[in-house]
Parts: sequence; structure tokens; C-alpha cells
Amino acid sequence: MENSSHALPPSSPCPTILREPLQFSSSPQHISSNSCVSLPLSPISFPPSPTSLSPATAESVHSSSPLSHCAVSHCLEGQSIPDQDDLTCLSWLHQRGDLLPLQPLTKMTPLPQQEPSMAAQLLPSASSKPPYSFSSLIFMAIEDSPEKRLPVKDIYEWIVNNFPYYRTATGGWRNSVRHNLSLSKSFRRIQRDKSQSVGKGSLWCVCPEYRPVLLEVLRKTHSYHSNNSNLLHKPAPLCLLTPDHEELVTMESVEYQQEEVCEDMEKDPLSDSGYIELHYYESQQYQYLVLPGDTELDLETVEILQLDAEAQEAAGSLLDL
DNA sequence: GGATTAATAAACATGT
DNA sequence: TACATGTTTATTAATC
Repeated sequence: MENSSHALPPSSPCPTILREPLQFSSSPQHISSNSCVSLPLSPISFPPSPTSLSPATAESVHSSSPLSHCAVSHCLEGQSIPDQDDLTCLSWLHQRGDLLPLQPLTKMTPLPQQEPSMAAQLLPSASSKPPYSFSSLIFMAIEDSPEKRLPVKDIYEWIVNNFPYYRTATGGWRNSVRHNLSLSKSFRRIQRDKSQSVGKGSLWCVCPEYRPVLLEVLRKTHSYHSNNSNLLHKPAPLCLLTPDHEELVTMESVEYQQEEVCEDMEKDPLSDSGYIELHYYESQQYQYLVLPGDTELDLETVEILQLDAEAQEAAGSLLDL
């Protein structure tokens, strides 16, 4: 079966994207194709496509958006949240690198091949500058530290480790970091404990009164780049801000205009058949599950669809028609 | 066009 | 003395 949805490039505004396995919270949430959910994936077993990422690029993809990866990882793991009493939970930062191992889908249809130029356009390179301001970078670095305070040297290190751009950037950005620390009211210098002092300089922490502001800036920056860039570049579900203390937001839906998505797509021949049409395809680090335009599934159903091999097989069979 | 903000560069002081 | 750290000033660009 020639599937019209395959004409939809992964960067198009908005297939519904699901990670496998899904481990959402038990609260009833609904996901519709009016929302766009992007979740990061580990490399999956899949025939390598010509547009496969180089390790460096893959690392860049991962590193250039630590928020989304960490946030999702944290949320999906469903672990106890040390800072859950904090309205602005950032504890996910401590769990970077602990992403869930992903199981490959049992059957998928081949990807629509992207033009190399398109892939290059979609993917961030290690040399692309992160969208975050130095204040945000410093904030993230400090928040990622166990003690919520860091010497400037460790702030450098965190930035370099998380944003490959700064590995090769000239040294001026360190000056900017120091400049920002000194100038910004958001950060406060703490004298090291002389008895335990090792290394030069002071420790820097976030002023509690400015923390909400920093979070908001971070959230807006993240949201902006999520909405205005392609999904591969800024996958970006963000669970920094929780509506209450009881439960983390497990995903963020990005609203989009239905007509923007579907105007160039042929009508799904199965859309009236009662089947739920599932299109699995892989693009770089992401697997996409494209749902028909008017589909509305609760997450539990989606999870079942994802985890159930038979369902996946059926989905694959549909695509083979 | 002016105000604000952020990035960048540079000079300088201080501490290790 | 060298280097890292911290402060301050100035300039530029982008944004509102």
C-alpha cells in the first residue's frame, strides 16, 4: 500500500510522536492528533538509512537539548522525586544519562528518505549555538549540581559537557560566564568553607528570589524553540513547571493547526474503515507514530498499542497493504 | 528612533 | 610568575 502519510516529513508540524515503551503516569490523560508529543529515543535497531546520524551529530542532538531529554527521562521513570515539594522541579537534571533503554519496534515500515540537504537542515550540528542565554546555562548548571552551588570552573565544565558548541568555541564565552555571574542579580557568590576549600574562587548559587524568573525564561526559551524549530532539533517536552505538587506533567502538548498538518496530505483511505491507522517510521533518533487527524486516544490505549507486539505487527501489516 | 537586554571583548585587581 | 577568578567598563546587536 502506498501510504500517503509517508509524504509527511518528520519535521512537519506534527505527527503524534510516541516513545516506546511508554510509561506514563496513571492519571487519565488524552492524546489527540491535535497535540504533538515528542519524546527522545535511543538508537533503535533499524536498517541504517543514508541520513543516519553520525555519532558526533547524534551526540549533538542529545546534548543540545538536555532539558527535554532529562525532563522526559525523569517523568517517564516514575521514580520518586526528591524535589517534588518544589514547585519548579528540576530534579530531572540529575538523571541525565539515565534514559530508559528502548526496545525496538518489531516491525516498521521503511522511512521516507530525506534529501541529505534536508537532513542537514533539520539536524543541529555541534557548532550550532544553543538558544539559551548565559544566565540560563549557568542556572541549569547550578541546578544540576547536588549542592545547588558550583565553582565557576564546574559551571564551565557543565556547559561544555552539555553543549558541544562550547567545546570548540573560543574562550571568550568563559569570560561571558564570569561576567554574567558578576553582573546578574540572579546569582550569588558564596565563600567556600575554608576548612574544606579546595581550588580557587568561590561557589556560586542561584538566588531563590530569582529562581522563578530564571525558570520562566528557561521555559519560554525552550518553548519558543520547540514551537519554531523542527521537532528533531528541539524535541522538548518540558516538565519544569507542575500545576501542583502531586504529579509531574508527563508530557507537553504543542498545539498546532490541524489544517497546517493535513492540507498537503491525501485523505487516508482507511480513515473511514474503523481501523486506527498507525504509521511507524524512524527518523534519526525519533520514532513517529502518526495518528489520523481525528483520532483521540487515551494514553493507556496508546501504551498498549505501543507495547503489544501484535498491535505493532498489525500496524505493520496495515502499512504493507 | 529610543530603551532595554544580552553577548562579547577587554582591562584590571585579587587569590592561589 | 602564571593562571584562574572576579569586577567593571565599553561596544555592538537584537529586540521591544
